[in-house]
Amino acid sequence: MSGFVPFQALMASAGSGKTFSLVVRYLSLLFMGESPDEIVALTFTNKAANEMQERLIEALTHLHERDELKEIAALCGADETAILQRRPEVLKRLLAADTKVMTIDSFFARILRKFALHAGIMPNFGTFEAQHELKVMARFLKLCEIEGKESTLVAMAQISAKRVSDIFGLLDALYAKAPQLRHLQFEAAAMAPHEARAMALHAQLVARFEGKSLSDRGRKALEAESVEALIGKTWTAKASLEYWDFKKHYDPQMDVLLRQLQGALRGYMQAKEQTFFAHLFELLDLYKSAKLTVAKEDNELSFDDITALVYYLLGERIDREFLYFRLDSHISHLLLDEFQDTSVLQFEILQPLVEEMVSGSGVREHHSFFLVGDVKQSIYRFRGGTKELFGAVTERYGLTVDSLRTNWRSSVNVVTFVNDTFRGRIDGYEDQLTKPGARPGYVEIVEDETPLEGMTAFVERLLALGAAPGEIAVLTATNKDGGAVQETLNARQIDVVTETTSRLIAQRRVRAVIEYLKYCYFDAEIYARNFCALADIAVQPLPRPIRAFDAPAEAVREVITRFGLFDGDLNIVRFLEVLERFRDLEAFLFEHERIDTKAVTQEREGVRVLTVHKSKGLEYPYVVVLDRLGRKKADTAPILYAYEGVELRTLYLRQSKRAEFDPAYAAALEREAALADDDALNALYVAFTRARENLYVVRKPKESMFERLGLSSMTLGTEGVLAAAPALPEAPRDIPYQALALGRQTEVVTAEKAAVAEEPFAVTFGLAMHYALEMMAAFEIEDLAAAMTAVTNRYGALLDAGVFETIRGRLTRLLGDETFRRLVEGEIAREQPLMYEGELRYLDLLVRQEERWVVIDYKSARRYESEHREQVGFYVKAVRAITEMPVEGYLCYVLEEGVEIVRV
DNA sequence: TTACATCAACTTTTT
DNA sequence: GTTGATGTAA
Repeated sequence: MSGFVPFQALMASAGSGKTFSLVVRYLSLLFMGESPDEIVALTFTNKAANEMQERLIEALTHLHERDELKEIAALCGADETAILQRRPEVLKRLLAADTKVMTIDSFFARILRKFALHAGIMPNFGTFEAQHELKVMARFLKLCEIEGKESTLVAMAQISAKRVSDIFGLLDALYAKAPQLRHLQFEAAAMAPHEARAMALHAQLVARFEGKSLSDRGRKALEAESVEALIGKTWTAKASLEYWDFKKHYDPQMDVLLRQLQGALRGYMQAKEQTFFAHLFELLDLYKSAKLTVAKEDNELSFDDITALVYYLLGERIDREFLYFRLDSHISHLLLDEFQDTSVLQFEILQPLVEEMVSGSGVREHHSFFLVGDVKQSIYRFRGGTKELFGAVTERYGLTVDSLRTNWRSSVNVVTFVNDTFRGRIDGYEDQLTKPGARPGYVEIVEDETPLEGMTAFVERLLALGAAPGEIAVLTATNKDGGAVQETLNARQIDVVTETTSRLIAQRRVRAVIEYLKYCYFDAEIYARNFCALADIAVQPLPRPIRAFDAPAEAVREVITRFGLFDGDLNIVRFLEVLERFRDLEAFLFEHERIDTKAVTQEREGVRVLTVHKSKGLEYPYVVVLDRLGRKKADTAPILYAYEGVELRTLYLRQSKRAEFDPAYAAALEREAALADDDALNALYVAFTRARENLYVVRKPKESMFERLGLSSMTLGTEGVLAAAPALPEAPRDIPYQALALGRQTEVVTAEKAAVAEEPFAVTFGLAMHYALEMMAAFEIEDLAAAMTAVTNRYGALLDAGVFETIRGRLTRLLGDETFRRLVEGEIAREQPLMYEGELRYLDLLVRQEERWVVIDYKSARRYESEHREQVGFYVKAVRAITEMPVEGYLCYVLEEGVEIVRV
């Protein structure tokens, strides 16, 4: 009997085997004969998507010895032998397919590419984390001018005492939520009457103290020249004036006036809010078109743009069924991971698909819908994640709800500690069970006024006990704290791998170059000195070869060479690529603060340091959770969203002191604070559940983020560490040297990534060229003809005949290239699958020569060089670790103008 | 001791 | 913008 439940929701606590369940479900579908093309599995992070993709292949490859086998057999209602028999065929299908295991954002981007023309954009759009704000702002102001809305903008700035750029930020926030705001109505209301009334009441109140011997400070406290000043006074929010210096002259009539005054102030603030929102919504359409126009011009979209456009496509331009029907092949199975982090908007986009799945009224008979999540791990509310969706959706579609109760990750003491800590504190917390045979493990909490020292002590103790640095993770509240941890540990000669995101432009070398550019532009000595300091060179007179209207990249190359700034630091290379985007120096200097390209980490050995948010989905043998080093930042977002379940009910404008006068607002504020608190509590749950063996918590005595958990110094169990793990857990068997045709790199692993970054033509061209190289029996000119035939057969429908000639020409030059010929002398393997540090990759070409290995990666265009270097660098490390022989890596650019081979 | 005003210090998480 | 420390006057 098949145990497959077609419509199922799974509540999966941390460590309860969520990915395992997803993999089992996915593979079971394949074993039941479904095609990978029809299965969509969506996650939230690229990391999770890659992990799932890799786990699928890995589980399938080694199915005979994996726990998944039994489960799959149960779900399929078949016996294990039958499953294993079909394994090669299923694996082949999976590898050949264009699988849709991706992030929800990539999925939307994919939809948009398919239907881009319906949305009025080009399908080869790029994605940009932050858009050209200045450009959008300029366009927006222009539109305001044309539409005669400038006065509205000015009025808003006056009303709210906000800068135009702040208003811009608000428009952007509303833009991201626009579809949910449609039903909201705001009408401008006059504030003047409320204002006049408040001032009149104030005057009456002051009059009551006339001629009384009120103290000077009491009299001063009563003074107020405007409503805003009145709102700022403490006494206006009091329930009665019978207190303090006023007490002596108090009469009950004063409180009557006070109550009326409070009513007037409330009215004033509400009128202000209504007017402000009415104006804001008036400008929202202009803002949308400004954003879209700029996006179209640059052919670059933000994630918000993509979601908004897909939503628009579904709602207005295209019949929903048509859209999902046209999407590559028909989708029959939907798997959603981390459902608690899905936003209402994202779900609304998926809704037609979900409805088709659960109604089963589609073209095919078999449909299924599976969602996995854990509301306890919902920590992305600030990004729109709505954990309430989990309950709402399971209920609406009548899904079977199951929960995974066993923790397969952590030791007994860690599980016990987590249960004891969160039981009764997180709503509906269910105790987790420990796995059979779990080790005892260890938990220690220490209170320390200098948390960094407490943390260091833990790390040093673990290292002394024999833990490998890579097995230790320090979790921090902020990226900044991560930086402090890194410095502290480095000072103690402990290597650190930061996975906190640091921005490219915050890197020392990069900052040096930026200072130099400032020096060129502003001609102030200070920048030259900054440059020398950051570049670690003696202060000296510097030349200024760059003028404002020059493109900065070329000149910067010179500076780098002249001062020897490049010492293998990939960030410098990456920075040069970023510079190429700016047409002149001025444009760069005024926009560089917004460049949020991330820096690359080069270290691979050392203690892991990362934020709690980053750690989600990961696990480490030893985890140290560090209290926040700074203060918690108060929530100051100007707009308050009041939800009822998953419905957005209304908006409030955040106004200081308003809670004192306006109970409805106060309630909304409180609800908001409670939700933010829930998120903070969930973050702690996430942090503690990362630990496999030992968990350490460093709390500070005051303002601790652990305060609400009531933690105090204690230990649980006996401290110890595991025997050192073998250096290479993924033994060489994962890089079999016989030519296994396991699919092609660009298609299996990185197709979506490449498609986002490059134009479709360039991608197809690259694939075709790689394919030709793969098809060549040996690198001899006489093999070229056969390879070209193979390529033409495969890509004939996609590329013109002329393109094949281009490929033939390029390859002819490659085969004649002396350097290349020397490199490929030896035993050759193409498209080698490689498993290293948990990542599955494919090597274009691996050559075994006498005493060394050569890794070659072909490229058909000379772009993204730093990424290419990084990639090949990774391959080299991997092959070196596995073969324990010298390895050389080369980037082989097979270009129109000739062959360029770069040693990495 | 108390309430208020003022000043200085501080200030997330990310596809 | 918020929070904590500080000064001030009753």
